[in-house]
Amino acid sequence: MMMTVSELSKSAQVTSDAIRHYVRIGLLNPRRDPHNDYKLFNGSDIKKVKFIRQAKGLGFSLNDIQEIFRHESQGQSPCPAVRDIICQRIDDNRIRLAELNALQHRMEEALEKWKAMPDGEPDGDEICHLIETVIEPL
Amino acid sequence: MMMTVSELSKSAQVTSDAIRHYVRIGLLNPRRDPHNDYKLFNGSDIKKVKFIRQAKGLGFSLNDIQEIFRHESQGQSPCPAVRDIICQRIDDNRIRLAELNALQHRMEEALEKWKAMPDGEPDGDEICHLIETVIEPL
DNA sequence: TAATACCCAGGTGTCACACACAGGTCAAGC
DNA sequence: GCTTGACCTGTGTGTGACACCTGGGTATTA
Repeated sequence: MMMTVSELSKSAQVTSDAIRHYVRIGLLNPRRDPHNDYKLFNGSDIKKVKFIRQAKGLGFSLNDIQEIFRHESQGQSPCPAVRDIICQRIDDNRIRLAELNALQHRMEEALEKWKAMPDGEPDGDEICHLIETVIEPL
Repeated sequence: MMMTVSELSKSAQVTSDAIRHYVRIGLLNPRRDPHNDYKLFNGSDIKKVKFIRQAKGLGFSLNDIQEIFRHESQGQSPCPAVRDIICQRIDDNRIRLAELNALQHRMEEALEKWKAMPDGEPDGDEICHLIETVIEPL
């Protein structure tokens, strides 16, 4: 019934380091073997880890998941918080996507522009004329 | 001629923390005021910081910029490396964009599906049925 | 000379782990 | 009983680019 880090990691399809990480931040709270201080997990920890991966895949952070677990351990439904959090993550992600798209455009434009430019040699004035000739509103 | 952290930060339009960070990782190497150990920068440090911001805006990491500075300090043109690095960053970013787009779709689909579902109450079996009913290929 | 406003250096926190390290465990073989 | 080897353990540190904090120093003003 009780299992070690590597056994849990195999059952739940994650690395041992991920399991250890979840313990460190308090997402999992295994007992310890008094003989060798090994972490000892039970069956409900498998469910927890699978839930963590599922939630992570949906865009929840480990902090978000902590909060979900807190609701649950206090007998409250986490569902309202879950709805709120995912709206926030969707908004966050929209911003990130816009930023990364803009970056991609800047990079591709620069690369295109540089095709027609020669390499420069150090002259003690410029560091890299390729980069320095790009005009940006930053 | 010599200036402190906050003076450089104003000249180069960045925060003092960013300047201190660049010093910590070795991008800037200020002298120290023997009287109070304050960092002391010179005019070329302004150019360096502006170059850093420019390069960062183009997708170069601080490590990339370190490497560019190394080329320069060895009298080599950094331009060939710059071309290589930006191609790599463009590829990296394409992958990130695809991942974030997929995530955005998953989040929006989940939110949509949840609109028709009620909140659940803790039953000791599920943690959050909203999350657990989403089927994902992870 | 004291109060005020501002500045400094260096330490820690962020996020989700991966990696490194020194040592422990366990089955097989002699 | 003992050794070898494969595998595992817990904990500490590194990653990126800073922001924030702490305890103190400085400079201006009254």
